[in-house]
Amino acid sequence: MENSQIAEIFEEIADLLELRKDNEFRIRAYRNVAQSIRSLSARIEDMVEHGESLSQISDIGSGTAEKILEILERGTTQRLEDLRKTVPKGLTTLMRVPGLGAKRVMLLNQELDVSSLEGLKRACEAHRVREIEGLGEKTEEKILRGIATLESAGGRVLYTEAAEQLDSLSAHLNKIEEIERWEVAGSFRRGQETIGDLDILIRAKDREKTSDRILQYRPIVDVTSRGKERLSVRLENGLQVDFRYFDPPSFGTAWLYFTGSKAHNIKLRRIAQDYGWKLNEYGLSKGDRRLAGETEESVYERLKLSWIPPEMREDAGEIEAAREGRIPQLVEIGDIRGDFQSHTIASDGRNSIEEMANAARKLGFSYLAVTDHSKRVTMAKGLDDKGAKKHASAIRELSEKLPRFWLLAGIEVDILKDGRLDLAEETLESMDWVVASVHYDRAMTRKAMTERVVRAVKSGVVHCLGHPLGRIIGKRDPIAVDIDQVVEACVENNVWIEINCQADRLDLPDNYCRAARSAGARFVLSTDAHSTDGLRRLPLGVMVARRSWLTKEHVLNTRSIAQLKKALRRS
DNA sequence: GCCGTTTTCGGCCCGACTGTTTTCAGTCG
Repeated sequence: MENSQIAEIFEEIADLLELRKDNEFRIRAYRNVAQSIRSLSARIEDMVEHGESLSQISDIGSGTAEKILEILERGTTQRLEDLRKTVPKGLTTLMRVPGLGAKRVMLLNQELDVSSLEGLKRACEAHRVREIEGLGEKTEEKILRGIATLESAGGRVLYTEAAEQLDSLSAHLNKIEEIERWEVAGSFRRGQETIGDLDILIRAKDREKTSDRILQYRPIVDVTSRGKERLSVRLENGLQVDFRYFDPPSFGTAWLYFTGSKAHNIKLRRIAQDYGWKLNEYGLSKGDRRLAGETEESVYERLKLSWIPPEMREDAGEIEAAREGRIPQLVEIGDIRGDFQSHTIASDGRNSIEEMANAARKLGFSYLAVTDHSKRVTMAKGLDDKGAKKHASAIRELSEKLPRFWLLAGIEVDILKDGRLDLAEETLESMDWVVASVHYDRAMTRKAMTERVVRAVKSGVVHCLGHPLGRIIGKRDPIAVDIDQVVEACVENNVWIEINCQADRLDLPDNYCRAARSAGARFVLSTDAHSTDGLRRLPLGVMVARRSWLTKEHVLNTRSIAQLKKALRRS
């Protein structure tokens, strides 16, 4: 069972308790448990298997630890089952409608006997909601909009989609003279793989005028709220954007506060409290006296912490690291010199070797690995031994003509069902760069899949394990594999682990990368480009790397050609 | 229900906005 599934169970318990008007701190404790499990870098099931104690995880006490064991064994916990019996089915779904919390859901259920999205929609359309005391016409409309949002977007969008929206929005913001400064915060700034909404901080001469000008932005379809401090809108693609106004003295604390994560903020607040101070979005203060607030750095410094890069702010040990001066020098896009997976018209790519090489050089790369598919991947016209060798020759021939640039003759070889590789050992040995990936037969037991991948890693001819989990965000679940064992095999056999930069892959994901890093793993960033455009994706991988606490040393793409040749020398 | 350099009890983040109400509850981040 995956951490996210376990987290959902605790989230549901919290929802049910809230509907029952249970103790608010107990409810919060359950939500903290869910959050804590989600941000964990290790798999809970593996931890239990390895005999590690669960109560060492923050927010998880002995009671919760017991429930987790029960969940792993039975797939559920008695606590949840008992609670479900006391609350009408479907009410937890209603709580996900924006604008509805436990109290209103309960009220709607009691007054109108509503317990499904469909039923709630009908009640709104029949104007029965406005008849309830405390609710009105506007609430009814808001609920209908909320249901529509829930049904269409379902919440989060890929990072790249948010980035596109922000690009276009920033052009609009930059034209507004009243705006003196604006910055993006939230999960976008932390580089999360999916984004729930965009948070934008604004310093402006005239807030009213600025809001008016912002609302001229054409893609805005709905204004959720508008006040002196905040303007919330929804764009036509469903993305919510929150604009918040701040003045210079508090801009730093506001940026910190709205960048989050929530868990990181709470911990900072506790530290401030320990000093007898107060930290909120308006500043760090002692009584009426202001201690810091203009910049993020000033706040961290006052709390005796070094500045923490936004990508690390998840309360995953970064605060302790900052206190001890152990914040790593994270890898940056400027450190990256090349790319380790790309495809051409030889298999399923759209451009020739030459076009890919030229595009890579234009982007400033020093090297590019051309790694077309092997024969098993028939729908991509994968290469057999003969084809692969011929392709390698063509790659090398072109490479020799290119000054100060190396085209690595490579292959993305398929890991077959039994863990053997799809091409002859001799063919693979002749390659400069071999990426091995699972594409087919994904439905296997965890044990069999682990053995399969580990066997490939141990083959002695593989340089890199490609997209290790094989997930597509929001579309395809990861393969069932013991990633700890796979990482261990990679470390022992000097196999690099890929961070695939495709926007909906980002695989290996950051939480697993962080654990793999601790286990001694080394990584490569790969665009997995199937066209010249795809080569532009490396920043996405850098984002994942930074969220995984990786430095230049951990990432092979930071090496020069000479260093790379040395690192790849076959023994 | 969790947590502890205020440690086994007594706290637990808190301010903005909306809608509905006439002083505030509910929701959100």
